[in-house]
Amino acid sequence: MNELEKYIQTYFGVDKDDLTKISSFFYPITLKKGDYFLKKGMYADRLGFVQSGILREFVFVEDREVTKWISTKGYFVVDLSSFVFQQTARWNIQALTDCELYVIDRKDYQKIGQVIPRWTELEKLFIAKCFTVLEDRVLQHLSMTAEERYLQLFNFNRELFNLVPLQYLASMLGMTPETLSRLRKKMVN
Amino acid sequence: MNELEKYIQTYFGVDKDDLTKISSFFYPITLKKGDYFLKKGMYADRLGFVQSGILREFVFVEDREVTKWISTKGYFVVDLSSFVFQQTARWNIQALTDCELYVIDRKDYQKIGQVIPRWTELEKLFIAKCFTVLEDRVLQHLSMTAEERYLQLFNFNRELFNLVPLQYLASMLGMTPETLSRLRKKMVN
DNA sequence: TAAACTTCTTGATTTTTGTCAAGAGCAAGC
DNA sequence: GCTTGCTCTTGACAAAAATCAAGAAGTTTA
Repeated sequence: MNELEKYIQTYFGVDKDDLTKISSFFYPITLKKGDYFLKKGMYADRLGFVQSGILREFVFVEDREVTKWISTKGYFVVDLSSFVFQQTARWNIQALTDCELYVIDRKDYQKIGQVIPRWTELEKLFIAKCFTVLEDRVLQHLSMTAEERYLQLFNFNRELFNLVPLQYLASMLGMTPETLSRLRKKMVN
Repeated sequence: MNELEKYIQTYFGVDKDDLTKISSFFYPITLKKGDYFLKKGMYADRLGFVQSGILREFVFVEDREVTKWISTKGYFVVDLSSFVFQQTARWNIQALTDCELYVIDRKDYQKIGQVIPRWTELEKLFIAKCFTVLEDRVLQHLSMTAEERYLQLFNFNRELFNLVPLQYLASMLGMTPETLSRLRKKMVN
């Protein structure tokens, strides 16, 4: 059983037979560092599962890049609004390192519901879970200082700081690279 | 056709027969100013639709109230994580004014799927839409100053500033009441 | 109506965070 | 090995926002 199947089993509680059916829709691709999985303005016609490597979701706001999320092994990468509503993508998704992804095309994704009747329900639960994660994130910005947000991420996912250029983490945390640099220094001392 | 039915028709595209079936599950309640629709730590066993009045969703963070959202006419009020996953509620939902709500109990809500086969799909789409709204909100905090966030809300929903104590709007915008007060003064001049 | 609250504003000050500029450290490619 | 970028850090300073304290304005309650 590969990582994708493990993940789907863990989060969706699908049994082995169905797992095989689902994962057979996926196919592997690789991305080189710097490649785009999705560009803002395009249509997200596929969903990716990160087998290895790191990607970041970002957008330009007045010529400045704002990173919304960093995806590592075990994450799905997609622009949900584009994939679900067939609108143009709001986010760029770019490989920060060479990546291996398992990818499913939108038209195949829609077949899953025919294979697994409960799929729409599982999707709903998954998206609801994602919603609560974003709720927490909003709350963090409403109630925490830059320092507290940094500490929270650092304690939750320490290795990220060794894998990802700090400027992107700073942006994801809602602060400048300089501020992050100073917070890190402060914590060491 | 009442407000609830109009809303469901607009956002879910359900036809008239089904609409009547769905809305028959709802029953009206009233809340007095200050009453709680939901308290953190309880289980959200019902979903409300705001017919009139204003409610706010908030939580205490270190003895300080943090307001996540203000719900007015036409909004659903619920703690999604509690309603969907039957966990304890993460948010308090309190009436800021006397309110009229249409409410559906969780066990009745689950019957909608039997009446309308496509319901789970519609739910999924609705939650996905809510997800994108939160995505925007996170982006606002990553890329905008307090002043810009204030202006955005003010331009989007001006009347809110006449209906809701400003301290709650300040909290929802991620700033102190003093800062909001000064921004408002600055804009008038 | 007066007292008691609550809410909002204002001023003074401090803290936090951003901006700008320079340079250090490193890695990739020629 | 040497250049060329890229990333990160640091310092000086500016701007933004928070805190603290006081008081004004408006509402509710007795």
